[in-house]
Amino acid sequence: MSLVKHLSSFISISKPLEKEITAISQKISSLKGEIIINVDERCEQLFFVEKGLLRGYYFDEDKEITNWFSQEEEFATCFYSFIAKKPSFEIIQALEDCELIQLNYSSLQNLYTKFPETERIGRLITESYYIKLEERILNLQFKTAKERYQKLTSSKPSLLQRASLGQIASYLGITQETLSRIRSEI
Amino acid sequence: MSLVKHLSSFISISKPLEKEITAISQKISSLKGEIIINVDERCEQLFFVEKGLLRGYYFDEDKEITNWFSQEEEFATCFYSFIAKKPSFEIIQALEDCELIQLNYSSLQNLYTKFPETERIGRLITESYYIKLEERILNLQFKTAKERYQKLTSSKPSLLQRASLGQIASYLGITQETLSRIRSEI
DNA sequence: GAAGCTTTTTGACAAATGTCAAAAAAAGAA
DNA sequence: TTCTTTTTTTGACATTTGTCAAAAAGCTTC
Repeated sequence: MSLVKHLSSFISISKPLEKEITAISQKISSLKGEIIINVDERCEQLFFVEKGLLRGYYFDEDKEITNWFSQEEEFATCFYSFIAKKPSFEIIQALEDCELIQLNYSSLQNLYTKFPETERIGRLITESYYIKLEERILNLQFKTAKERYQKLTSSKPSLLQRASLGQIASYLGITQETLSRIRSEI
Repeated sequence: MSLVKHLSSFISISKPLEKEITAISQKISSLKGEIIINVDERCEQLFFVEKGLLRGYYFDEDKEITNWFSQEEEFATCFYSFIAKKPSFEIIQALEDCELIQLNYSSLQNLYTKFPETERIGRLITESYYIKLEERILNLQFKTAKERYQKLTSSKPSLLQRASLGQIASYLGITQETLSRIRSEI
């Protein structure tokens, strides 16, 4: 689904706005495995995944920890870096060949100013992502490894085929050995 | 600090807007221990803590789990309930005598429409709260109980005096016995 | 299809954290 | 104060999950 179409599910998009969004956004393709944003770079792009799968991860003492996945019709960015204009602690990698739409930080800010109605979209989208994070916290707080895995199984079943065991395990906050054992006993 | 003053750190607030905000917001007081929003109620209020401390918590099989604390100059609401207009799974309780400013969901939506510049404030605030949640996830994902406690000690030292051990423990995703042991060995 | 990677599984054991119960300490109420 | 209730600490033990190492399985690439 295109970005404009996705956005129009939040608020109706006028023709001039649609034109502007198209004008300031770039389509890019990434190959499987490609690093799109590296650690210590400032992430100045907001990505919208048209096709494919991205993940954000970081290193904690040589251990790779996956922080998020973004699949079709989801946004992706190093949120902290993007918003706070600081170097990113995380790395964005394409886990599949991807078609992405890229929006630059400054063009997005200009868009907000030029088309104030987009502020609302920005707010609504941020709110919806906030709710997702909150749910993840509830899981990490007191659910067992197995429960967290089962929850993921039902909420994002396709992810289990598309990301590796190790990536999924660290996303759930467990080791891959533990996840492997959980999976074998179900 | 007043709400208007707090908001003006995000964006300059015009006189008419200030008036409007004052008009639609109500000051309320809550006594220590008071339940402000109960489970299964729809939470239609956004609170701004002028003085005191609130917590949001929920029950997971008879176990009380604290989900967040909000202290001076922070907002509080049952986010999911407020945004999705669904019954709340969490309970808001005053942990101290509080002075709160209360904004109704529908007046807030009207405010967004009447003063479009407030959309930006809404977005910026949501973004900043998103970043905080993200940081919490990083801690819950792979930090040990001790590391999480130490992080809280440095980021919100006053909380340790103001909330009970059990409340802090569940917020960190550990049992109070474990937290008690961590605390005694430091 | 063999050789060389990478990912997943398995095993043995260690460490962290949870559970349950009871004692001690602190806070509140009468 | 004294009594009562709540919170915190401590102990013994169970459970979950992690760690390290090696084997097995699955992919690539020539």
